[in-house]
Amino acid sequence: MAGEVRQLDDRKLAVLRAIVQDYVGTEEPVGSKALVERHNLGVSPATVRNDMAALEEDGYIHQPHTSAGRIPTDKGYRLFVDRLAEVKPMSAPERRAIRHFLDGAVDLDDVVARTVRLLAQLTRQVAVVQYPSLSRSTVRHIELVALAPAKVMLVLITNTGRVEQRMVDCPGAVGETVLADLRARINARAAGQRLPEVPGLLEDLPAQFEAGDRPTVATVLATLFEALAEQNEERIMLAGTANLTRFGHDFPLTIQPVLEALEEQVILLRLLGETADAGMTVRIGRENAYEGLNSTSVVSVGYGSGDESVAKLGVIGPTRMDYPGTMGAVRAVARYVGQILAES
Amino acid sequence: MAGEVRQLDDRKLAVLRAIVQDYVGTEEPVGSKALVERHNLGVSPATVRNDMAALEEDGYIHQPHTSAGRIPTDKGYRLFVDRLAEVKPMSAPERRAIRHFLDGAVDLDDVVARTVRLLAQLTRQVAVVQYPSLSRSTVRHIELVALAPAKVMLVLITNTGRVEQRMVDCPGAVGETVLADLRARINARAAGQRLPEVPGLLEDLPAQFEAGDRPTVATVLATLFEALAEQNEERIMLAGTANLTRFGHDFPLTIQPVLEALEEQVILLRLLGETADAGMTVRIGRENAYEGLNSTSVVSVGYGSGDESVAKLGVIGPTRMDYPGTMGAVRAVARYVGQILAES
DNA sequence: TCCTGGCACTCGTATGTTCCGAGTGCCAAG
DNA sequence: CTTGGCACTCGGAACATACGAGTGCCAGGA
Repeated sequence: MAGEVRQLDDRKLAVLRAIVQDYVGTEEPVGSKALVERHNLGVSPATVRNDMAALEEDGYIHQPHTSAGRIPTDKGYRLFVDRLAEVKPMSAPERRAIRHFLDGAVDLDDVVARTVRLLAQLTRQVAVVQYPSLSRSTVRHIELVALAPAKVMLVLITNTGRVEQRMVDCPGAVGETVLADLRARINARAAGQRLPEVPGLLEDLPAQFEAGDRPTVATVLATLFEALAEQNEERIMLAGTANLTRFGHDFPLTIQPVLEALEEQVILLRLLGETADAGMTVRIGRENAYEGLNSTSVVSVGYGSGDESVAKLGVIGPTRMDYPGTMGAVRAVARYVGQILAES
Repeated sequence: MAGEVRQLDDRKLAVLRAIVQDYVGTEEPVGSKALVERHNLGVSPATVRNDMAALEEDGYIHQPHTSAGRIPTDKGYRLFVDRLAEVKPMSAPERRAIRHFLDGAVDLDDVVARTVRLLAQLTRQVAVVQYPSLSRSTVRHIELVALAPAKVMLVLITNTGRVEQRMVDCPGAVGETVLADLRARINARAAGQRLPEVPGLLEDLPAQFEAGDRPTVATVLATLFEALAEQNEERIMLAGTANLTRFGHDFPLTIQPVLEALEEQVILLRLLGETADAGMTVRIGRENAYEGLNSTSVVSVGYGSGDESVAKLGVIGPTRMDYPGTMGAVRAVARYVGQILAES
């Protein structure tokens, strides 16, 4: 705030990078001497100290107490992620393992379950995967089943393999022919369409039926529209909470709000919702809107069965995380899940 | 082991009960003086000390170190639960709240989700609810939908409102009439039957179709049987993990294995599987087969939509828990879920 | 026979003190 | 601009001490 934002020269950036890398590795504040020993910067500790002082003044690093080493601030990590790090690609064997693990999935639930576990294992952090959302997907088929004279079950199947069902209590008995007719008309118009567009395409259907059947048709359609619109139904799957125990020393204080956040689907959805549609999003510490996650970082990305993102997935870990590795894993997993979805 | 198992007189039992109650309240070892102050036992601290010495010799309580108070052992809690405590019934307002909260549920998923959250809140511990298992429930309806010439979707709806779906890749194109015929025959025989009995009732179906259709019929049935048999599909929902932070002082060591256990559906299922079909089961500390839960207690019970248990639910907490209260909450919730399921 | 008050003893925790060394900032020389 | 030197700071480990909760035992009393 107070200081002039000076242009950081290359060596200062190198120092910052080294600090981040060392701190992520050791989890301990890193001093000037240790730095020059582990990275051949070609300068003396004293020089590094000067650079560190400058970096600190600009708010990239910070001293827990006077006679300690430095640790990166949120701002420091931000700079690191933006300019000093490259996403670390997965090795060939890793990619093969991912592929193989995901290929074994039998249905959508299984794909999501496997993905989230895989991501948690790869990153050794908490993984979050959102189910392919309804609003982005298209209708594969809509089925109506008479369960009782005035009870109809409605099943909605999307191109991502997701299935939603609803019970419909009709105002009166429903004839099988009417039902078959309705089913055929609905599918003729809706199949292949994006979910949000379906209501508009079906609006005038009741008018095409005899007056006596119109209330029933209207009721069924109302339920269908409801199911289509219900974005609340967006579900999320979670794994790797046990990794939270490796979080830090000041344990209970950090972990509790995180666990609480993880239980609230709403919070997680909002978290993933902030992910940019294209490219990877990294939110570091305070950059997270939710307060309980102020000492964590979130790496998230969209994935989809085609060129388009239908849902998001990501990882939650301490701000002190291996960003290049985590980002590499997240990106790779997202890519493969997309492929799996496209194939099925 | 070494000592003779003596018959404990009433006062010793009263002392044990008091120790358990105090320790659960304060989380600190309880001494003789504090005991007589808080419970009017009508005797002096010295007398209590003698009783404590006897209780310790028999293994019901234990001293963390020489100059400290006593804490109950697993064996002590066991005796407390078996003979010294009564399940604490929920108060009328609490019952009303439970009822009201669960009544708002719209479908099976929602019932389970609400139940598990409710249980976690009531007990302030980790709650676990198993979905009504397929094997105990009956068929409400089985639907077949042609999605493509050789692709059929199979939907299985049970009386508990659970829905399973499977894709079936048929050996050849499937005629709509054949499909309708098959659907009708399957439902005529299977509706209302218990899931495990269904395969036996449908075995001879292929023979009733023309030779050309038999492979298709067989394939569909095979998938159906698979879905029926797949008990692995038993799902579990979890809530209240944030309550783990209130576990104890020696935090990370206790919490990590617990978190790991909670992530393994298999372990949780086995845990609940050990629950007796009737009545409540309490497993204390070492009584739990899974090692990671050796310092926790599990209170579980079956619930069901009628007089019969279709699934289990329970609570996982520290051995030092309020057993009467927890048992009361678990029992009450199980009862109301049963009612909700019976109604729907 | 059982209960009780008294008393010496134990030992974990809290508190205080000292000491060490990693790490810093500054400065003068190269 | 870099570097070696140097005085300084301060958190944490190591050690010492004091406190007190709690115990076990015993002798006297109901």
